[in-house]
Amino acid sequence: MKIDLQFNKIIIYDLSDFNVEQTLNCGQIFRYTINGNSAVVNSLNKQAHLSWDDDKIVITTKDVNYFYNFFDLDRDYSSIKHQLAKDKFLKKAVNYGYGIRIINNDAFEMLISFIISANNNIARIKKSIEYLCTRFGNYCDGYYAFPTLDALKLASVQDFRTAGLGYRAEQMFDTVQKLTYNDIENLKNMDAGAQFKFLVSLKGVGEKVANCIMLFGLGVKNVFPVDTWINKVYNNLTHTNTKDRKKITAELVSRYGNLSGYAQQYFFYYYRDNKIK
DNA sequence: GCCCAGGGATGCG
DNA sequence: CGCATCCATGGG
Repeated sequence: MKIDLQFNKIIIYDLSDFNVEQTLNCGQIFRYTINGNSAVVNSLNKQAHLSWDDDKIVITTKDVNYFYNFFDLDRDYSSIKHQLAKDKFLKKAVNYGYGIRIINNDAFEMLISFIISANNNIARIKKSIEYLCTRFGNYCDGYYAFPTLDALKLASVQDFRTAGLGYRAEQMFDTVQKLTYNDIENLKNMDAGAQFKFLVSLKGVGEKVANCIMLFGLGVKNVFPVDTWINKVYNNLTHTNTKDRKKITAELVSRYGNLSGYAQQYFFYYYRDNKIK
């Protein structure tokens, strides 16, 4: 990928492996807005402005290094896509979502965000997170940062209900109260098995949510989060009718190995975007 | 009014 | 273990 790095800009000239709308709309990130051919993306206390046309993407930000890693710009997606396109379930999906990149987001932000995501829809998830940011996040020159753990520890169950978390409010309160900064740092140095075990010990975190946190917040790629949509599509593709997500997850991870996380995103984006059940 | 949303916790056998 | 049921809430 041809990339030009400047002090406050990243310019990408080869768009065959990067489409901003696909990357933002594939369900891996909740703090962004798209407006025509431009977008604003937030992560922690950082922000990037993106704009694009037919032959380049321009990312403008004070945190060039952070967003270079955030958009996974060092990785060769053409070889990943080449591998996955051999799979009959993914051939069309990879072609359709050719410009998806897996975002490297912050582990704590993903933990909080995906607890909210459980049995919820993306519009509501975005609203709740936005509320938490404006209510508990630091103001940073035109926008609000994602709340720190200390800031969220000041939130009551009622505050989380006001944020629209519904029955997840108690789970969120419990997890936020128990969690420490050390927990989050330790998480980054654990192997995947230990990460999973720790994450599912938190209230509001089950197998699917843990896998999302690992994929989008910890860079673990041999996970395949299975939500209701993937459950449905899986049943149709394999002519089965199971609700056993543990079984589906195990089967798909064994099918796609270390490319599972990528496979899952092409899968999710293609079938959901086209409402193919 | 009904169904669904990037599911998880709980209880029961 | 596996399985069923319940859980807030807003949008379609």
